[in-house]
Amino acid sequence: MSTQSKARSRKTVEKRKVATEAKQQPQQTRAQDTYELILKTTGQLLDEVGLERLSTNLVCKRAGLTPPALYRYFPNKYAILRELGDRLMARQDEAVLQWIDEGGLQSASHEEAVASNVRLQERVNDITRQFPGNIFVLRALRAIPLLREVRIASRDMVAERMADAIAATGHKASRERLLEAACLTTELMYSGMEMVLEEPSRDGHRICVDLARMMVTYYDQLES
Amino acid sequence: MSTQSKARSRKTVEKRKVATEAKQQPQQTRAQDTYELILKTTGQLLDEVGLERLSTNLVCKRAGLTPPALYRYFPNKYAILRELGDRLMARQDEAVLQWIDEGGLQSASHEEAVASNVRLQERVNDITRQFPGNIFVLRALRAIPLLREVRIASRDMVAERMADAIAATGHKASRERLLEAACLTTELMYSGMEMVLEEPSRDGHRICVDLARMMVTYYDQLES
DNA sequence: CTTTTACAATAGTTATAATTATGGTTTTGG
DNA sequence: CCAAAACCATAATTATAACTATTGTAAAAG
Repeated sequence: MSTQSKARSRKTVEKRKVATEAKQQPQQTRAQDTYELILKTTGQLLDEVGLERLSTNLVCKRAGLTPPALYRYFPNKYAILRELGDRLMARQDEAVLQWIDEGGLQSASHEEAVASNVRLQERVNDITRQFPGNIFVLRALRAIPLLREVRIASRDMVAERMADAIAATGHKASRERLLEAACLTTELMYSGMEMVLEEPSRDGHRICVDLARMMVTYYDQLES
Repeated sequence: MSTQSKARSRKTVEKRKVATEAKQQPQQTRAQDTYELILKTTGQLLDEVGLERLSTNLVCKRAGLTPPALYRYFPNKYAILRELGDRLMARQDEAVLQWIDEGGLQSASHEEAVASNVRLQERVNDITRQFPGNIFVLRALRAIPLLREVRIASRDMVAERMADAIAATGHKASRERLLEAACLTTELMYSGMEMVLEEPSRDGHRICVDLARMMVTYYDQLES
């Protein structure tokens, strides 16, 4: 078979199909365990070998599964990463929305607003630390196009809610302007989080406080 | 050969050697052309197929070279990416340091300081746009451990210079505090840049202005 | 208890990326 | 212009990741 394996010539760079939709949802409890095991093992392996050297075969070997068992639920490794990314973003979103609903944006004083914002940031940081591999999931959310969409969608949704909530406090800026601003600050919050998680030698609390001050002041001064 | 190919069993996950040191510097002009061609082709391919699907074979094919020609200068694809990352960071650093030297941090008024900062950001953005593939290089600088080091080193160096320059203006905060602050703002500047470059649909200028205001105000209010 | 569906393993195939031994060609220094 | 060094191509090998056809087993429905 190796004789004609070189005979194929392609004119241009082909796209490989990359559909990350889950093939099938596990229905029995045994299967649900397998599904969760795949996700957990992937997270652990991310911490050990990183994004580049992660492969479905490696996940199978470590999880004590065989490829077909994995491929029943995930069509490729990006599908696993996507599920991890979805879950992480969902948990973060939930925390932010809950914070908004609990009046996180309705502080009386400047100092109280800063403190409230710091609490939110540290809450989100904690959530991210909870599951192994999440630091690498964050990287994947930036580096892999399919996961970028998840990240952007999540960020924009959160920003919209924030803009609504700030508008409801009677802020002078237009809704459109508030949305831009919320988008930017949300992005900066993510950046700060990555800095805190990726560089544990730095003073994470200090970073959160500084960021919070910056953002609160920014909204205070926001016009038009 | 396929009979015993499965007979090997590894106890643990092995590390592959990943030394990105350039094997040899090109000495003749023809070789320098080849070296540059590899870098340029890699940049173009990054724009076309992305980080994940980039391979040395693909670079060779597109550049009209053969693998040994590439492997003379680069031991693997990370070495190419690292060179691209080094160059990008070096150009960005140069722009920032030049801005500092030209008094970018010594503005008289708040508004002038903001305008000056905006000019810097847009300068850096332009530099990054100049070479194909740089958006993906930025992603690689976050996602690939070896390139992370380059990014962090560059950021910390720039932050030190900024801290020095701000201290020289007679800022009340301690040198240590200024360094922390410079580190954070530099990181945020990078984030803003990535946002501008990755999402062209957004108003890049607005993002730069908002970021500049945030940062200038932040330094104005920085204490202890 | 039997049938049906869901589940997972055996044992591979295929595709592609990484890498190199060898030998010929161009350039440069003497 | 000749020898030595630098350079690059031919033509592969090796390694590994992605993926699956088939078959057997466990669980749920009846």
